[in-house]
Amino acid sequence: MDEERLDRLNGMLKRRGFLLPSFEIHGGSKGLYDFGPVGGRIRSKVNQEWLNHWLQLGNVVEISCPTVTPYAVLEASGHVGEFSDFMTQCTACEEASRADTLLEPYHPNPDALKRDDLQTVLTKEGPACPACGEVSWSEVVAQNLMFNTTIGAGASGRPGFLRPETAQGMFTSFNALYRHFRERLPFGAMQVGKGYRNEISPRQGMIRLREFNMAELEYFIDPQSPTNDDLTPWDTTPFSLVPDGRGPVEMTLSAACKEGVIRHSTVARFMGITFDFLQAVGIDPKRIRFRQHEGDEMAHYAMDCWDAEIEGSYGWIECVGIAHRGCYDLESHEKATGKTLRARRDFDQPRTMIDAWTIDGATAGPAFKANAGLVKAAVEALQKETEFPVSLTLANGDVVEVAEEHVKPNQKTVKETGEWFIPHVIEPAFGIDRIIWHVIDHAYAELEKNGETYTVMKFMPTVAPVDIAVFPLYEKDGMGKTAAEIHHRLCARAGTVSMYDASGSIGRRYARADEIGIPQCVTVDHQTLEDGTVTLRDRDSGEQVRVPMDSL
RNA sequence: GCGAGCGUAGUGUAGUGGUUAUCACCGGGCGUUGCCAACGCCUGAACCCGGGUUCGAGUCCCGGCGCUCGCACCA
Repeated sequence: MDEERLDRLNGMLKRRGFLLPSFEIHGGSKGLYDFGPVGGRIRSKVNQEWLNHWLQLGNVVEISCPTVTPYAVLEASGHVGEFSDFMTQCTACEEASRADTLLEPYHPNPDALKRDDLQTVLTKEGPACPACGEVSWSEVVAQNLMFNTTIGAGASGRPGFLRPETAQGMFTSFNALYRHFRERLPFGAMQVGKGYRNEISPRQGMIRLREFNMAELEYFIDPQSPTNDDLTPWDTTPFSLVPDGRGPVEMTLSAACKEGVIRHSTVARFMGITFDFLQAVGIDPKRIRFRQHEGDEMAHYAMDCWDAEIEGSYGWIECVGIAHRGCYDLESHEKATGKTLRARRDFDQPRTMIDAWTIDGATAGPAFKANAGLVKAAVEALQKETEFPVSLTLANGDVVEVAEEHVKPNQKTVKETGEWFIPHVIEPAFGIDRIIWHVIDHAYAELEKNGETYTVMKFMPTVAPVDIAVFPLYEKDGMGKTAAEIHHRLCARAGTVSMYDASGSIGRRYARADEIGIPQCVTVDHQTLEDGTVTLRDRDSGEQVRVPMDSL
């Protein structure tokens, strides 16, 4: 890791308005970052590129749910119970400590203990307060890592949280999504938005934040349907995989699926799409790897989980999680609400049930009289291979002899056209801030020009914060006016951001444009006034071509 | 959360109790030049916050906030 490079990069990001500590004039606030005048557009372009990639699936919609979420929703999802640390407070000095940390000397794995067990061990062992040495602890309480809030005022206010992930909104909207997709699986819903986690210790710049941008897709599937995920687009691309319990390997997604390294082909396909997306926003493909969660690391719900990790200035960082969550989430919300969150699976053909035998009423009725009904039930329970006569014990204890003449073959069709089931879900979840960090990290190039360091952000056009810069060679003789006209014409085009810059020498302006990664610069010069052509300069090659200004 | 270090213009910095806080890059204006951070003149901009010690605090002490690193945490 090159810490000096990281320092120079961070300085540049602040100086140029990519990333800024939030609320700095009030002293700042840990774990909160602004995307500045340059960074803001990178963020929205990365979000858009993400949406575009998943929309290619053809059966995915974008939705947007509130960040303010009622207590009950996150209780049902398991976040209230699981997403917390157990804290206790020293009654002498009011120092708060984590109960499991205090008990580490006394228990092999205090982290795994439930609240009551922690309380028991704490009371029994009585560790001294690390701050003041007293042994006097308050009751152990769960300290949730979610931000609390109250929805509504006064007595009518109900407890809620800022969401720790966007996923729950997709689950609670399941029935509307199911209708929208004409009741056909598979389909997906996705959203990009903010998530909140009240981290104990946010660190490493953009890597761990208290409010962060996330993008999640919940893709609902029928676990019994054959998968038809086409992995051939990636058959020529070896992926760096780190499977559970094994060393790193290079293999294609198809091979990894065939060998059972990746347990579900849709997970594999999403890994492929993830790889494509990361590459499209400018992540160096050589610095992407996929690591499988080990059994004990997996979240409470997951059946298989692969993280996409990206290597950058902080080492290998988890930026994407692709989890096969089974039916956990929908089932949890069903249980909590009593509503059904299910899809219907049609059978290939209506099911036909052929009962082997039934009674022949004309002979059995007179023969068994009052027992005829019980005889019927007993006969219909018999196997088709039964030979008559046979001795049967009826439900009332009577034993009867049933002869061939009392029965006849029974064939009836019971129409069952399908069944309701809880879909399984495969969830790719992206930490957008971490991805943007690595996009910036990988784009940042320190070149040398005339013996001095020269900084260029080699952004892909898909994420470049400004698409084109327009310079008048100098601002007189109408060159400024022409350049401004070109600038406004470009800005009027949807999706295009142009920057006008006339201050300083032309070389200085190219340098400024390079530092925020503008792919192309247009310069209006004397010749423009004569023949309407301008120079178009490419950021990475430095080459200039002369083109008619109307062709831009 | 614990421990250590740090906090001075937009950025990077100098400043071991004493006047008007150093330097560079940077930003803006004018002029000159006219296609890759050119030059000249002018100009803009900082001691994280609060308390204490002192005749006097950017400097010393205490607390807070923030940053970096290590430990811990990271569904």
